[in-house]
Amino acid sequence: MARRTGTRDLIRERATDLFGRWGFEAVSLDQIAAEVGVAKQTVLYWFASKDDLVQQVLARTAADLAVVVEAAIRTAPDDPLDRLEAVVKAVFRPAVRRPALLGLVREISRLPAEASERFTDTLRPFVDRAVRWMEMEMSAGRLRRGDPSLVIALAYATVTGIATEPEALRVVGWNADIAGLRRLRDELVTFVRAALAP
Amino acid sequence: MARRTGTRDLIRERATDLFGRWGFEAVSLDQIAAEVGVAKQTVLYWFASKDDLVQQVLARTAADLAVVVEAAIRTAPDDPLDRLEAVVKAVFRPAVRRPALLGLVREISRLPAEASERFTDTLRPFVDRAVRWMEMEMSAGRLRRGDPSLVIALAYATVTGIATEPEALRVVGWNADIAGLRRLRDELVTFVRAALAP
DNA sequence: GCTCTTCTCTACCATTTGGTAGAGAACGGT
DNA sequence: ACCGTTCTCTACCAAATGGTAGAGAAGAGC
Repeated sequence: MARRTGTRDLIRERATDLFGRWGFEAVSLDQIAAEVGVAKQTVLYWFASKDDLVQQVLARTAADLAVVVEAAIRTAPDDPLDRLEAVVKAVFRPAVRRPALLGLVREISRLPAEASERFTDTLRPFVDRAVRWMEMEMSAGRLRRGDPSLVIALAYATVTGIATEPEALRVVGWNADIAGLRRLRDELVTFVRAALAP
Repeated sequence: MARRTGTRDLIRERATDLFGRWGFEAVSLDQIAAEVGVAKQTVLYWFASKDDLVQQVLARTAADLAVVVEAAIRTAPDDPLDRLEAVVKAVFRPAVRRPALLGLVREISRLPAEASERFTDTLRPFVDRAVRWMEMEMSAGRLRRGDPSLVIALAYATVTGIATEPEALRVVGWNADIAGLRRLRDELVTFVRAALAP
């Protein structure tokens, strides 16, 4: 019988949503199995352990994010501010389509250092590239001078902050739905443009 | 014998840090008790249940945060951009000194709606005040026009993002030491000023 | 000293957790 | 028809979870 990887994918996808919504610790294998419609032991057949499942969910998420960023960079316009806007929007897009992904990001700091580093290592090449690019544009006078690392750190902190505090942000009448994420994304774009214009 | 509330406070404080670091679900009563140095049942003597403890931890955190914001508003200078800078710095400081407090906030979305609303209700008056103030300054042409709610949401998300993800920010070569925090805070202030100048 | 309240403990419990053992069903290849 | 691999199941298990029962220590007030 051919390997029916459909079950495996289904488990990973459902687990991604559950982990994002409730957190790794709060979701049991029984819950995941019930959600998929199989027995718990089927989950443990496809994934060696819960930790293994967590790791694979994160790896897939990081890989997907890397693909999105890569595509955005490749097709982005040349003007620095337009380019920044395109990348910011690209990073937001998967989150807008599937808010549970934002919940996953918030879980990363709760993992053993080794596991969280595996996630950030996936992003490091992009960060390094972005820093070099910004330094170049700043030297050319096409972006306001500043420390590229700090600018990127701020942007990253902002995105993860949004991911981390959807309920708290509700206090300002903001909703973590599609429209709300879109509005916040546009405001962030406006901020970045105003702050980095030369 | 007088009520020895010291134990109660100690349990609440230690639980605050543990919940903030690992999440409500991930921390057991045994862990909390071990951290405090008492038996698990002592925790259950002071707090009716784990849910009760969670609720009290959140209530105290919301109250403390309200005090900080109140003080910052009262002593801030009058010029809009200076005022924003002062408040951002004031909120930034305790948030960074005790990240667990903000880790707590990230747990709110995982609580029953009733419990999370009790938290945000504490902050709502301040947010409403800030929104009205920004609208006034925008009308007076002393701040760039925009949606005050979104600006506040963005700033709040950024500050909490910094406090909750210091390890992840290392991906851009940033360090969570005093100097690093100061640099990031100053970059944030620069951002806010540039983005909101009329 | 006695007693009441306040406080912390040991002992225990039902449930749930992640995980194992191994039987048996469902196909493809021959 | 048969076999071997792939896949999912029932039946368990040890450990940890939140929580209960109730004994006993330790002041405060008399």
